[in-house]
Amino acid sequence: MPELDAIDRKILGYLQNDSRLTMQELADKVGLSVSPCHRRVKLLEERGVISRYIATVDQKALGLHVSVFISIKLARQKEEDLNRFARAISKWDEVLECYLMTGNRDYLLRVVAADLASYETFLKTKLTRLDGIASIESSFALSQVKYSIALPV
Amino acid sequence: MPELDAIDRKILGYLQNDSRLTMQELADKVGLSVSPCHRRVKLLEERGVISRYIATVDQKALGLHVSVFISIKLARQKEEDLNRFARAISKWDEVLECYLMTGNRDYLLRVVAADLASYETFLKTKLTRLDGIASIESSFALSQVKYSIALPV
DNA sequence: ATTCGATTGGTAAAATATCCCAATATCGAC
DNA sequence: GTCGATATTGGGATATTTTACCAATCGAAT
Repeated sequence: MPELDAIDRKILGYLQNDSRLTMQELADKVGLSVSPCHRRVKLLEERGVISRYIATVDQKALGLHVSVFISIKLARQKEEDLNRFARAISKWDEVLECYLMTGNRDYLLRVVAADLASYETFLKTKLTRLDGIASIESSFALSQVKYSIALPV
Repeated sequence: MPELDAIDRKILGYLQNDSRLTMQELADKVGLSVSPCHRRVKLLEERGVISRYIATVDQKALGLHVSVFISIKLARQKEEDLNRFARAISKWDEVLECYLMTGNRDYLLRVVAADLASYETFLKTKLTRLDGIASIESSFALSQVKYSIALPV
């Protein structure tokens, strides 16, 4: 796995903020001509450094006014239990993020919903129906102060 | 603000997962021809429903092995204090997400770093130097079970 | 200096986005 | 139902952009 040089990191920095830049614009920004810039981008894609290209959608425009962080403890923490939980979580579109945590909770989830009623539906029909959950604690977000997908390069 | 119909939502669903689909491919998937599909996409962009197009980068490939959730309480919660905190946070690339929360903490942050040492540097040179912070509590993520940018449509 | 390997830059062809206009569908009023 | 007005669709021409090829350049080791 070859290292990322300064130009690669510049490319990643720009594409993380706007993937619709043309190769010409990107090349200008990083100080290359189109050809080598293009090859570098393709290489970054092939190596999996760039994993995908996506559109980001405004949460409010979709009417998703509720963001919730959920702390979860499992009854048991054997690998099999963790895997079963991970598989279930992964299927649900409402769950945007899930982390296995250190400390006194096992998982931290970020979930979005249209309103409190639909969040309650998510809890009742999905999350609380999972086996092996010892406790669930919801914390609500009043507002999103910052949300970025761009990793520091 | 016109409502999003079923086709709009389909478009958003596909573009949230792969914005490199050609108009032809996208049009086929949603059951339109290229022209109306293209116009709908442009409209979604103009209305701000689609906010941006970005490349997602592999966190491991960048050597960012540490993900931390930080709970923060401020000494005071006047609007001015909140704004000052928000402004500071927004400048720092290490902070990917920040939410104003209900309950007994004020903010929840998600921060990434290369390793524990650089996380410590972030804490010492940035976060703890802010005025008006009453308490900071870090929880570390052992692994990312799910991470999605795609909102449910 | 010279050679080898890797990276670069220009160019041309292919793929794609974008715009215009006619045709079609949708909705409300009668 | 029928008509008319409005919004939406589809096809085709044009402009942009991506992509592949090849010669030129750069860098390092000898």
